[in-house]
Amino acid sequence: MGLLRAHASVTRRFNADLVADHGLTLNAYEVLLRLSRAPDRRMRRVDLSEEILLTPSGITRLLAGLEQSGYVERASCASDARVTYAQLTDDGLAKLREASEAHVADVRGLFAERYSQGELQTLRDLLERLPPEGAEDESADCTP
Amino acid sequence: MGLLRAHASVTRRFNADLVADHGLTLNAYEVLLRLSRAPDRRMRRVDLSEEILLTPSGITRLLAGLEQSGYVERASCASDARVTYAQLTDDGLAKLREASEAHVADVRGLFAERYSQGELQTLRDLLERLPPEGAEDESADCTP
DNA sequence: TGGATATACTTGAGCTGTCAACAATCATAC
DNA sequence: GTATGATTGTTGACAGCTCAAGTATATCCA
Repeated sequence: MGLLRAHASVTRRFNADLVADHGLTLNAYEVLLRLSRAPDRRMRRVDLSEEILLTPSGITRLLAGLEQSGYVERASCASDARVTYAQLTDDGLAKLREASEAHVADVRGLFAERYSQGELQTLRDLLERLPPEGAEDESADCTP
Repeated sequence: MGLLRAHASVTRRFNADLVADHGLTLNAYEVLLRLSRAPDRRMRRVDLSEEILLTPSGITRLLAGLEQSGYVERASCASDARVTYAQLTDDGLAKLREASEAHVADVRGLFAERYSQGELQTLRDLLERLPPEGAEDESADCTP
């Protein structure tokens, strides 16, 4: 019972404390991170919303902010006029790297301070079993 | 890195899915739970805010809702005029029990389905090391 | 072909929580 | 006693997200 809370707490702190320092929400950070790893550094909004675990409207709004900051751009899909790609800009990539540095350090600090290597691995293994709750469906490519 | 997310996801689902069904936020549920365990079933708002990990204003607003629903009442403290207790009502206790039943079942289901007894213990132990981040300070009694 | 259904995305309204500024009370030191 | 500072709690403005409804495009099938 209480173990959920303990963790929720820490997550919240991460969220606000660390990442807000860079002017990025944790979710914004995740979007940037995801995009940076995606082919051509762009993704459909739907896929993004599934990975970030946000509703489509959440994504729209989140991206609106990132677009205004110049970190992502909109790009249309040739084969499907419904989709609007979110495309990571160079600025966005730069911002990600900058934030990443501090963020990773912070996270690592917090964990390394408390866990051994082996424990971390155990924790990861255990936690990895959880998500399937509501996530399925593969990403659909725009060029069939 | 990714293990935080995995877990944050599940937590969020819990939050919305399970508890919203009973008309209670996860935080509201926690408040009720805390109050039910507190002496005289009441707590100061400050202490509540520390345990729930919410800002004071968050608590004010959360309690406002619970008061309107009749689950908690305000009670003043004889020895310190600044504090307003949050006092769990009988209705509140009933509501808690009702929600608790379903909630505990849901949570248990999710975990039991995926973890053995031992793994659960391991997980708990590991997770328990995290919170100290920002939590300190003991609860101050109102009758010195 | 064309009508029904599904998918991708956006928008308005509202909820939950934060932050900053505030009022009231208490505790302490002179 | 009375000024100073800390503690307790509330409020206004706003951020971030969800839900429900709406638009536009795509897909299927008769």
